[in-house]
Amino acid sequence: MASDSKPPPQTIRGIAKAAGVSTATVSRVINAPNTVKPSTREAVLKVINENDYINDGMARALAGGRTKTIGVAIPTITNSIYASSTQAIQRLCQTAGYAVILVVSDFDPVRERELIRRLVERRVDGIILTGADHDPGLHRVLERHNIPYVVTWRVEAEAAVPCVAFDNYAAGRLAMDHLLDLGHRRIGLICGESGVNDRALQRRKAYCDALADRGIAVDTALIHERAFEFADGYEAAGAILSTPPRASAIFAANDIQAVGAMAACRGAGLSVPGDISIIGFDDLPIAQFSAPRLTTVRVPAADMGRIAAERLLALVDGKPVEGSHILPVDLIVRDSTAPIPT
Amino acid sequence: MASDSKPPPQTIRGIAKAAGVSTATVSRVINAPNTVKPSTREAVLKVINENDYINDGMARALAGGRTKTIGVAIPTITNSIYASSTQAIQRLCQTAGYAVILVVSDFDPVRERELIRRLVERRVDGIILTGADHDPGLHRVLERHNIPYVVTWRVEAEAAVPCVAFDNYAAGRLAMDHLLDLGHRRIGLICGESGVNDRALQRRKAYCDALADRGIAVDTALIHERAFEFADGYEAAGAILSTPPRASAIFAANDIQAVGAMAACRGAGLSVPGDISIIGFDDLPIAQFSAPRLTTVRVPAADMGRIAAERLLALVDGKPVEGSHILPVDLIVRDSTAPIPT
DNA sequence: GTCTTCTATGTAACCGTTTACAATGCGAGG
DNA sequence: CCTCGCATTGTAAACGGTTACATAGAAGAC
Repeated sequence: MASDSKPPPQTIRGIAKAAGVSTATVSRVINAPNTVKPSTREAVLKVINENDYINDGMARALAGGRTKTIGVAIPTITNSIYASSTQAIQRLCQTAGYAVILVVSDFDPVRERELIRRLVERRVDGIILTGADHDPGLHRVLERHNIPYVVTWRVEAEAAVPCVAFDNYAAGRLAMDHLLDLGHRRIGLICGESGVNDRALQRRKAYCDALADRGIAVDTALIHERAFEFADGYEAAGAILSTPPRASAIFAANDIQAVGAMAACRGAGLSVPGDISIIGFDDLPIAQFSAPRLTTVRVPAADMGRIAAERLLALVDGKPVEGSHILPVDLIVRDSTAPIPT
Repeated sequence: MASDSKPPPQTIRGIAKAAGVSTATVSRVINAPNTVKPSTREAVLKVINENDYINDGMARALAGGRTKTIGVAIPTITNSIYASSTQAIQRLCQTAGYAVILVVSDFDPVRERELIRRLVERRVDGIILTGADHDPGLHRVLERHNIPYVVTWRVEAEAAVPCVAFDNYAAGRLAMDHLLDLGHRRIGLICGESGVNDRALQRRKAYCDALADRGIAVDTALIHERAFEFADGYEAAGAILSTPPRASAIFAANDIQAVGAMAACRGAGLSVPGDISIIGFDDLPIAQFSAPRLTTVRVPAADMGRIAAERLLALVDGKPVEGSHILPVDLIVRDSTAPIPT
């Protein structure tokens, strides 16, 4: 119906022209509606809605300095423990109007470094890191670009960087002491690659120290480092079972591996916990529904994500945030552990 | 050591000045290195590295038109089936140099609509949608802003929009026919909210039709719509077991619910599959490691994610992409189903 | 030596916003 | 009637890149 030669483009200028006002006024309608006269505001909004106009975030970020985006780096999404901490971060940021860019490093520090570089390129307002970043240049880059960040899943050596974590070592001790208190002496360990994953390393250390404290020698033939899938736990347990003298308990530093290990024991004709005790780590939902229900150490993944996000957003707003925040872990005793059979 | 009054800022102009070239040359060093003389290139790169300069993606997006970012909308991350399709998308996009912005709708179409709006605001180059979007305005907005998108987990009614999915209805029939072929006649159903989740709706329909085809009346007391957690499956199975005459089989339209249901049966003193058969849906990793191993329908989640990402990136590159892509599903028979006890 | 072509680089307009500052109009106080 | 202050709106300069076009040499063809 309009006989204008050029349809209004999806830009603030187009909207301004169509509404008969200046670009500044349109911008104000969007960002500070109460500073413009109601009648003008309505007119502008009408044009905006008719055209499904949506403000260009790139241009806004360029001009305004803030992207309202935060970056989250995790090793993997498929492990449900990371999924739940990520979901918590996501939820909080999303509610606060921030978008979340997720990068997945697959436990590869080199790749992580490159991905973080891309986050900087995208001028995220802040970053949440998971675990240790082995690349030394990372902190420098982040600092140079003035990007605040918080580290989760591990407390950083330098007190300056804010962390939200729990004590992996203490948690590992909790699990081991439970088994030792039940009388177990020959205990297998299944955990992640301690060379590439500092959480795995801490737990392995807890395993060794707990044994040492009771005067038990560590038998490395009972230690198996694997990826975090059921199949890996299954296979590792098989290896432990076939190493005589047969262990009476297994500490799986991850519930997934623990459930895989239970399946292996079942497959070998062993009863859990009658013949062999198994303890996990994480307290994933599956722990309550496995057969038998899994004894494990509860890790506050969602809390960790939420708190990390809260702290990061505070940092982004320029509020100071004190050092590290350590969350408690709990031993959850269920049905997969029992006193050593006599 | 330099006595210049102003340190070079983290901008292309700063780098240009420090390297004694023009901004165009710096830009070329970054985007088309082979068009600049090697000696000049080295000099510029040196300055870039010394300063940890990272190109501003916002400015680049503004000037260049592409953000190299794609948006992914999913209902939840914590359900491992979405996690794995998301991971596949993530991996492919990341490799192709695209960042992924993840938005989580929690099965709420209104929220989803708002979140998609934000993706448009961020000028993502493309969007991957999950399942049905109930908001009618969505397609219009996306089209108006010229943002290509593909729909996963469901084939869209309009042939024009590219989809990557499998046939939920057929998959549901597959599961039901398996139970019916084993002789089961009184079968419970546990599924998601069919009102808000069209995948759940399709599976429920398959359940009803399969029964009808064999002349069995549907007893709505055996149908339970719940959320996708173990606990929900557990509780729903409890309800089914206490509805006489007792069902001899349960179709859980989700492996998580199925495992929860198995726990409930075990708790009620019933043997699976001796007393009652249970079939799941999805073929999550847990299905192979539950006790007993779960019979289920394998859903090609990772493939779906990968293919959806491939198609989207093709669209983004302006290549045409034909209509819907339907992936096959398989019945995976394990140990949780057996002929009806005589 | 002149004309052409090619390579390497510089100049400056433009991308779509925000925002400091200026300008306008109007009512009130004196 | 003049001056001031306030509410409302407009003007134009950033923000940090990309890129079409112009320019300057150098090399090659004649």
